[in-house]
This record gives sequence, C-alpha cells and structure tokens, in this order.
Amino acid sequence: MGYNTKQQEAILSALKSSRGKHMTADDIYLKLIRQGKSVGKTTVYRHLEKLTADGTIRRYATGDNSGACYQLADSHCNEHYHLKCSDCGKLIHVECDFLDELAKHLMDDHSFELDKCKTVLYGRCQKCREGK
Amino acid sequence: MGYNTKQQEAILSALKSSRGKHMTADDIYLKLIRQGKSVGKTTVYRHLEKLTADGTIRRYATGDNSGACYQLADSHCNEHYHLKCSDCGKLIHVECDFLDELAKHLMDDHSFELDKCKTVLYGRCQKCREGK
DNA sequence: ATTAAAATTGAAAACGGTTTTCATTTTCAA
DNA sequence: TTGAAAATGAAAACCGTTTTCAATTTTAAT
Repeated sequence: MGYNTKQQEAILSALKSSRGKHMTADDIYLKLIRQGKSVGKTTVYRHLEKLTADGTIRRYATGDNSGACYQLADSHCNEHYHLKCSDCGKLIHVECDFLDELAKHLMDDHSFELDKCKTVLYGRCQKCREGK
Repeated sequence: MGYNTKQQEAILSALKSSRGKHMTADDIYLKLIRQGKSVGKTTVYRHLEKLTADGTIRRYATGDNSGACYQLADSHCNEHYHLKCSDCGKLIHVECDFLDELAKHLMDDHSFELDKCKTVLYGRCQKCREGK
C-alpha cells in the first residue's frame, strides 16, 4: 500500500490549485491532460476513492445524475457550507457561520455531531424561484 | 394534457401503500409486476419524474451510486427532519422546529428557500462517537 | 546492479441507473 | 366514427463509475 505516486500527487495538486472549488473526476482528468500529464481516468477514480477513504478529500454527491464532486478536506472546509438548488442543480457555497448555531443545537439537544463539510442543504435558489 | 392513467395510479398507490418508506424506481416496478399489473420500467421512470416535478412525490438522492428513492410528499414530511450518521449509516428522524430558524436565515440572508424534507444533515450519532 | 515479488497503471469492457427513441396502442375530442 | 394527441414500453443509447487484466513501475532482497 500507499507510496505516493506521481499521479496521486498530480490529482491532489489539481484539487489544491482549484482554490476550494469542487471538481468532478472528469474535471480533474481533463485538467491533468491539458497540463500534459499522463494519466488515465481509471487512475483518477482510484485515487479519488482512496483519498476520500482516508479523509484527505471529500466527496459530494450531486443529487442529479451528473457526477460526484471532490474537494480538499482542509480547514477551508469548515468555513462555509453548501446549498443545492433542487431545480437547477446548482451547488452554492455560503460563507457564514450560522450553521454553528445549528451544530450547537444538535449536539446539545440531540447528541448529534454535525459534519458541516458533508452536509448539503437542499432547496431552491432565487433564480429558480423567480423563474416561476 | 395529463389525464390520469392506470399506470400513474398504480405507481402512486404503490408509494401510498409503502406507508412512508422510501422506494426506488425498481422497487416500484417490481411491486407492480408482482401484483400482476402491466407496466414498463420506462413508464415508471416517466411518472416518477412527472410526479416529482409537480410536487406530488419527493425524490431523494442516495449519495452512493445506488438509485434515487421516492416518497409521497404528504404533510408528514414537514414535521421532522433527517440526520444521517456517516459512521453507522443510520437515518434519524428528529421532530423539532429548530430548522425553521435556519430556513428563515437562509431566506433572509441568502435568498434561498430551504426544503426541509429534502435536506439531510450528516454527522455522527452519540453511539458512534462514544464507540471511539 | 540484478532480479523477483508487489504495487500501480490505464485501455477496454462491464455495470447499473436513467433517458431516449420510436413504433404501437390508447384516449380524447369533434 | 374517426383522426389527432397522448401514453406506452421494448430496445438501444447514455454516462458516470467500477472491474478486468496485461503491461509497466517500484520496492526490497540479494
């Protein structure tokens, strides 16, 4: 198991250089190809799986039938949370700390430790509401 | 458009008779076949899509790569929300109205209309935290 | 250095849920 | 009754992901 390979490094650095934005497996694959790096999709998927399993990165299911998104699980992760519009499928980053209050409530009243990074709040964005 | 067909009724009644439990498209298809009803998978998917679009039922993405789940969107749905333990996978129903405060915040400050039924909060339950 | 075992790679094929296609059947309206 | 519109479903396409497997690369032992 696990000596760090060129490909794994490349995949991680692709995620690092995305500055916190989500990337799909395909985004990462295409980025590496564009950079002239030699890598196959299979390998991208494999490392994303491994990095997710060991907690280095996080996987987000998109909900519609497009692919999963990945993001570094660094500190950045705790400073925002995710809203997802059920209509248009857009994933929205929100930088605010309101969720901390919810986390406190869940722990105090329900003994549940909220994972802010992993939680996605569903609903409808302004545009989709107005579009009706 | 949209006279109610035998198939649509059958699909809805399959969901009704599930007493609030989630069903996948395939669950529904198999149930109808077992009941001797004549229906094709295509039609099941089509009606689930339509019923989801008009708000009669709700679709839940499972997050892993298994299929989506469906559930009647009756009143029951607004009186609780869901916590899911990332460790043991348990889905916990919580009957409390704290989420209303979050919903208000999201609407006021982020123009986002929270769908309490659809949102699942991830984290770790007491048992799994103590088990470590 | 040499070499054999172990791990990694990636192209192609398989997989599984979902959507599309399209010819047929059913329903609706005149 | 009859023709147009809608619904149906089998089969094929689709698309993200996983599996297979032969080839390559790395590691460790000599």
